[in-house]
Amino acid sequence: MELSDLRIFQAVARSQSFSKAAENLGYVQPNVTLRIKKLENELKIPLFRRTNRGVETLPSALTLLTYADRILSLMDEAEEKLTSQALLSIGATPILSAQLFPKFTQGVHLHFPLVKIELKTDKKSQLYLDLKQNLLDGIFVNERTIPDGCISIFSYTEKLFLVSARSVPDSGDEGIAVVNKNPQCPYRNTLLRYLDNKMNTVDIIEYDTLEPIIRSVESTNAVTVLPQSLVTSKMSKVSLPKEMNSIIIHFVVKQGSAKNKTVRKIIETLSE
DNA sequence: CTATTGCCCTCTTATAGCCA
DNA sequence: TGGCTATAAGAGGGCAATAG
Repeated sequence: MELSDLRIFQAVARSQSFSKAAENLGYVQPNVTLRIKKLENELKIPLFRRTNRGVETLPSALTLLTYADRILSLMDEAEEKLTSQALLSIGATPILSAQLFPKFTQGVHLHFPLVKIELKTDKKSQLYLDLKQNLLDGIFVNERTIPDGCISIFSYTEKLFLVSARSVPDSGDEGIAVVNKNPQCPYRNTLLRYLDNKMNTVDIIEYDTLEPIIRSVESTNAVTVLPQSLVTSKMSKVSLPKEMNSIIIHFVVKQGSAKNKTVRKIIETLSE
């Protein structure tokens, strides 16, 4: 006897009909008929009396139903408990992490207060590798097309701005641009494209992390490109040309597999 | 270790039969 | 005739055994 047998049995006992039980469970009627027949053979006792208006529960079915209700409700309870204590492993590039992680954590905790979230920051190529090896449950990436074997379960557009210090006067074409070292960083690439279009001569300083980029912009005449959410009160922002003023961020998971049922449930909730 | 094969199980569609 | 269950046949996926 398996749990799915009990679920089918419970549905038949409740609805007093193979057809209605099938409809409720998303099966077709012959399948329910066969599964009940198999269960009766296995238990060596008839559970239902068939009529041409449905089925009637026999005393044996009423006995089994009390156990089925208890077993299935315990299963549901266990699943609920485990869901609330899951560990979600998320990956993102350093800059995307700083920008998205607080918001993402808040969103998850709204639905699953006990879920633990761990964040890995790395290069995009390494994040995809980890995702494929099931070391991560999902990754935040800036992408035009999602690679085979992965799916984007939600995405949003982030507005980008050219930012500089509010208190430092504009020094004209001569200046410093601060960017992330990672050649895959979307903000770095947008800034370089912008400067290239403008044919500006600037010194480019590269940093590993977001913090020194922000500090440089706030306190020197350096410029950079940042998303709206990272622009601070010490910065002034300028709109970028239409073709480069936004990027799309996807939350990508490996197709057809989440580490377990629990993580899958969280991901399904997030994608709604 | 990997690919192939065969078996079993669960599911479906199509259809037969029963009876109020 | 409509609403129901029963049966047959076949598709598809999982899994263990086997061959290379």
